[in-house]
Amino acid sequence: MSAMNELAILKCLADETRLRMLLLISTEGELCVCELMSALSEGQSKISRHLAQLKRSGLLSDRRKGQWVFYDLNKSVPTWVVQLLKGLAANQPQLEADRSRLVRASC
Amino acid sequence: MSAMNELAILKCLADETRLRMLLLISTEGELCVCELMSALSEGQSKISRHLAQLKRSGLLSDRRKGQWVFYDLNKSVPTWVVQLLKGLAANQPQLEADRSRLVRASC
DNA sequence: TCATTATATCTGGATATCCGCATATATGGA
DNA sequence: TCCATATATGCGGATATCCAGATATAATGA
Repeated sequence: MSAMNELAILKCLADETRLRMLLLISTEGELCVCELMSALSEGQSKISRHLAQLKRSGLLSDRRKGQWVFYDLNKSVPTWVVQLLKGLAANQPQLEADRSRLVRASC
Repeated sequence: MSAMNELAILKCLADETRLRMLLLISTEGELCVCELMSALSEGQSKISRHLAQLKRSGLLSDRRKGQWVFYDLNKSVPTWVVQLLKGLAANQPQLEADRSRLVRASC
């Protein structure tokens, strides 16, 4: 993972849906698909497709728990990505709105 | 500029040509179009078009000096962008190759 | 003024990306 | 086993992005 292409990571970050999910997960910890759907007010296929891409790129890891699948930041994400997400999380009104919509599922 | 959309900046960074130019300029200082052409081994219209986009996005500033136009990092680029470029510049073999091809023009 | 060099931009065309809808798969409980 | 819920993915279609080649603009010097 640490050998992964920086450009591919940047391409992952350069999409609104994926960036919002990454910021949410990096500040809230692992989240499942339906929680992300509520926070972003987006449909299931859109959320799921972008999560799959983030997992393929190595940025997220997934873990099944019953019917639900939780996604979390991969532990081996390069330092510059973690720093970047931290820098972006500050003063991000969009992130606050997403967090306020986040409904912790019964899972 | 500091109010500029983070997503738009990330989209600018998520292109190989633009990222290579930004890394070169941030480590070498201002460069003109023909110097960037030599360093990246790319055609003039490609280099010029991406520079225009980087200028429009506020990441680069330009300055004409005779026949040449020099591009430099905008002074008001957000801190997280500067930090990101610094983080990316480390251990980037592509950047070393670009620097070695860079021919300082007679300008 | 004319030719040369440097840079910017227009114009299609090719490719990549994103999306919604439909469908497939997986799990848990009745 | 059958059904409901959660998630993943195949399939077009729409849109965005990228590119090379041609042309336009700007500055310099003869």
